[in-house]
Amino acid sequence: MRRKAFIDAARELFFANGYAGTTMSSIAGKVGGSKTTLWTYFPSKEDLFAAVVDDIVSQYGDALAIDLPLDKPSADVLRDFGNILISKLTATPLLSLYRLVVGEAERFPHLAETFYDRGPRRGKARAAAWVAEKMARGELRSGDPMRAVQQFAGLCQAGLYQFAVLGMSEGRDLSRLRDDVDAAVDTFCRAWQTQA
Amino acid sequence: MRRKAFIDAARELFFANGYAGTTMSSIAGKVGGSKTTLWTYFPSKEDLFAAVVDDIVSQYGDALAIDLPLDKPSADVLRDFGNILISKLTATPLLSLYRLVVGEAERFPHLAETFYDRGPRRGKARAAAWVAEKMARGELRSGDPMRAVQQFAGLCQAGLYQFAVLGMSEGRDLSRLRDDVDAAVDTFCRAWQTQA
DNA sequence: TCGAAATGATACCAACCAGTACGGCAGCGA
DNA sequence: TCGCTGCCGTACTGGTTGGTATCATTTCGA
Repeated sequence: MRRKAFIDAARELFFANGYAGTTMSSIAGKVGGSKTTLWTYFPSKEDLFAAVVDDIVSQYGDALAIDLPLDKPSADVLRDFGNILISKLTATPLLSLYRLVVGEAERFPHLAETFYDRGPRRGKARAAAWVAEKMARGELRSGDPMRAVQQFAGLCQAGLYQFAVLGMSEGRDLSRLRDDVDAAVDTFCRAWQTQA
Repeated sequence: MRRKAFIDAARELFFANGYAGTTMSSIAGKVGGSKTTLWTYFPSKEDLFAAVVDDIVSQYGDALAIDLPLDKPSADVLRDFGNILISKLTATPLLSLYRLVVGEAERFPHLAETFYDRGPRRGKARAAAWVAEKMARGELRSGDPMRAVQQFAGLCQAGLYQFAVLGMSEGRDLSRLRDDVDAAVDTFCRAWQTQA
């Protein structure tokens, strides 16, 4: 599939050089294809950019579809969920995509929305359903499930992840990222778990 | 001061068009100055970019130096702090700067570091000192003060602020942002405050 | 008033940009 | 063998880029 090859090359170049810093010729050159073919698939640079974001989002959008068992203790499920969350979020494809989308949010607001809709929003909706059930069972204090999920995600991303977003090397220390998650689980449970 | 005028114009254009999307000619044109003069102040585009980031950071770096009174109740201080924090963070200059720095983090890692050093790191250090004192007084459960501060900041930024970063209009609703802060204070106090 | 320093206007450079035009080459079904 | 489709290579356009060179003008202290 020629189209996919162009998207792959464009993804890597957009990640490395940003939108405005990437040239169509370099994309065509990277895949060994010709510019003519590139333009038959994507009528403009913007369309290619949208296709790249779409491709990653549809590829990784379900990556966070971790199953959330209702019968296991909340703390254990949250810890697993948090660890998978931040390990995916600090990995290259999603982190670079996030940087790209944030950096171009002002010029491509539409892409930022589809990014959020098909990524974070879906994941949070799934987690919120789990939280709602845990609330109904009385294991978690009742409240707004979505707010609880956002807070848990915020707690997980409050520490080293911020360094990762800014490209600092400290943000890549996986064991310390796990510490952040442990602390997030601890704080979340103190605030939301009903006393036994 | 001619130099400052160039920096101001460059800031607005970088915010609107990104680094690669902004031309030196447009900057010189915006201030009504000539390219020759521009190059006498900044030997290259990268230097201008660094000067812009430096200017904003030194201008707003102390904007979050809110005083944190030790004698008032923790919840009240945290609420005030949180509200000022997110109101500054969602305002145009700092939000646009954040987007710019994140977007260019891969190509200008040095700028991301100075941004963090002179901005978030200093603010968090001040807040951590306040938390440490509150812990020493027994009002907050003892633990890592820096982690507590990061968690509080994470909680404040866990809700609508994420929308603001992505440029979505929902993220600019100030009253709902205050709700996020209230919820953050509530959760934080449940997890960190010692029982009365 | 004088003269140096700072600034401005403009033309220019080589390189590069997104996007187009056009001709040719390989495969492939009929 | 024919014609079609998909792809490639390259040269081109009109425009822009960061950066330089040249010269005129303004500013301002002495």
